[in-house]
Amino acid sequence: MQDAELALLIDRFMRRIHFGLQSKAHAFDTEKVGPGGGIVLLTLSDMGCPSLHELTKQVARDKSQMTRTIRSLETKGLVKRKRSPDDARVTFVSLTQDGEQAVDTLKQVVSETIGEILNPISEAEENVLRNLLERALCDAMPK
Amino acid sequence: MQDAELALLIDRFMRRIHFGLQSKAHAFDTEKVGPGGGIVLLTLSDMGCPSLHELTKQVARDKSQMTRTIRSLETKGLVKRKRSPDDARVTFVSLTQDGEQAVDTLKQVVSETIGEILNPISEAEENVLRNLLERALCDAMPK
DNA sequence: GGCATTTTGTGGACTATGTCAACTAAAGTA
DNA sequence: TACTTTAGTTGACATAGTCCACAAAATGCC
Repeated sequence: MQDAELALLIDRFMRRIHFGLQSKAHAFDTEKVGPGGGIVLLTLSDMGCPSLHELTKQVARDKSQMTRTIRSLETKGLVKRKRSPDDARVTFVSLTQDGEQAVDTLKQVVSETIGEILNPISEAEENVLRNLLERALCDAMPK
Repeated sequence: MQDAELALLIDRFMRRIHFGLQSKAHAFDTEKVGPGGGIVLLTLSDMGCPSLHELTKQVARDKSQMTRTIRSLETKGLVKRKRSPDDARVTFVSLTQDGEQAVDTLKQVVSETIGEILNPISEAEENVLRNLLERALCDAMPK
C-alpha cells in the first residue's frame, strides 16, 4: 500500500535526470535528437543491430512512435536501416559512424548528470541500485 | 561513463509501471485523471495543502502545466483551491473528500502494480531501493 | 510614499510524445 | 489456396512539455 510512494520517487528521479540533461542539451545535442532519440540511440548501442520490433519492445514504446523516431534519426544520419535477407518484413536498425560518435558524447553527458544526482550515494550502493533495477526488469516485458 | 545504463534502466522501470497501470486504468481511473493527474493527486496526499508553487516544484513540472492539471482536477471535484489570506498571490491546493477517496484506490492499484514488478526483489531490498532513491533526491531540487 | 524588481499564477502557441485504429506486405499454416 | 499472424507504416487524435508574455500582488530600496 505504501509502495505507491516508490512511483513518485521514480518519477522524480526521472525528472531530475531530464532537467539535468536539458540544462546541458545545447552543448551536446547538436542534432536535436531530444530525450526520445537519445534513449533509442543508447539502446541501439547496447543491442547492436536489432530489428525494429525488438528495439520497440526494449524501449517499451509504441511501434508507430518508433517508426517516426527512427526515421528522424535516419534523416540526421545517425542510424541506418537494413532489410533482413531472411524475412522481407523485418528491418534491422543500427548506428552509423556518426551515430556511434553521438552515443559517445551522449553516454558521457548522461553519466556525468547521473553522477551529480547520485552524489549522496556511495559507489557500492550505486551498484546495488543498478543490480536491483536489473533484476526487477529481467523478467519478460509485458506485451 | 557506464552510468548511462542506469538512465535506461530507470526509463524502462518507469514504462513498466506505466503499462501496468494503464492495463488496469479502465477499472479504477473512473475520472480519467491520467498519469499526470495521478501523480499530482498522490503528491497532494503527501504534502497536504501546499501552494501551487510548492506543488509544482515537488512534481518537477512546468507551472503552466500545473495550472491546467489542477483546473482539470478541480472541475472533476477531486481538488480544491483556497487563496492564501496572507499573500494574495498564492493559492493553496488540497484534496476534496472525493479526491481523498480517489487517492485511496489509486494508492492501492499503484502499490499492487509495483508489487508485481518488484516480485523478484525481497522486501528488505525494496526498502534499500526506496532509501537510496530518497537519499539521492533529498538534495535541493534544481531551479 | 513612490518605483523598480521579484514572486505567483494564468494564458497562448508550439513541439514532442503517447495512443489507437486502419492498412500493406510478407510469412506461417492448414 | 485461403486464413491467420507478424512487422512495419501511416493518419488522426489526445496528452504532456516548453517557452514566452502577462497581470497582480508582494518586496526592497531609495
